[in-house]
Amino acid sequence: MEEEWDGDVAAARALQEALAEKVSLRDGYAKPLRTIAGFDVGFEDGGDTTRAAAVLLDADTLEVLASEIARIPTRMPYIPGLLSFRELPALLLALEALPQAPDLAFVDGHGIAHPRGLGIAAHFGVATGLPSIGVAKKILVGSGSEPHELRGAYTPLRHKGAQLGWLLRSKLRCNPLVVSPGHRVSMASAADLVMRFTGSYRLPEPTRLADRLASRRDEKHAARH
DNA sequence: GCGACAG
DNA sequence: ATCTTGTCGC
Repeated sequence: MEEEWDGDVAAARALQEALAEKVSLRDGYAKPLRTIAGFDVGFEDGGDTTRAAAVLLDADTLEVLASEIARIPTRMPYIPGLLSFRELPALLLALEALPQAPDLAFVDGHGIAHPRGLGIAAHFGVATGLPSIGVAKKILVGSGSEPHELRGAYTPLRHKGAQLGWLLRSKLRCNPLVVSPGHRVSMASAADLVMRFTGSYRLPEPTRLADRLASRRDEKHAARH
């Protein structure tokens, strides 16, 4: 029988507040960047199995250096604001499966653009010590004006008077991404770093590739051999 | 009290 | 997130 999570929401929130204090919003990643990696999570068996994907890329050529998938039984349900407790364990296993840690991690979900400043990308960064950035498709908290239509345009995401991230138009005619610093990445650098690794798709390459591995859909095609 | 609410 | 085909628009 699996160890169920205790259901203590208050305790989980308190832990987030404590961990949020360890987040660094100063650029602390290697320059120049040698490798980067994308992380995402998906579910199988109707949600019983949590599946995490990690894709390591060469920061200069975007060549895929390694792709790993880690599976573990799901321990807790999705609760807005507590996503990292549900998905981080699998993500850490996927990271360990990589031949080497990346200089910078792109995580699907929010960085500090979270009610208590600790979205999954920030939690991942503090837990591993690795520089990280959150790349989400929807806002969790805060608001901002619609960025200009042009690709690469961005506007600040604000909440309670502070800036938590950016609304980034990574692709023409597509809804903006919500980008926020995770750990060891500054607010000023976050959007630029995401655009630097974005090709012709809405999602930056690291996250886009991890997304495809984490979601089930592509093996429906890959299985054909 | 009534919504909103990453994945 | 996941269950799922075709379809409208650029």
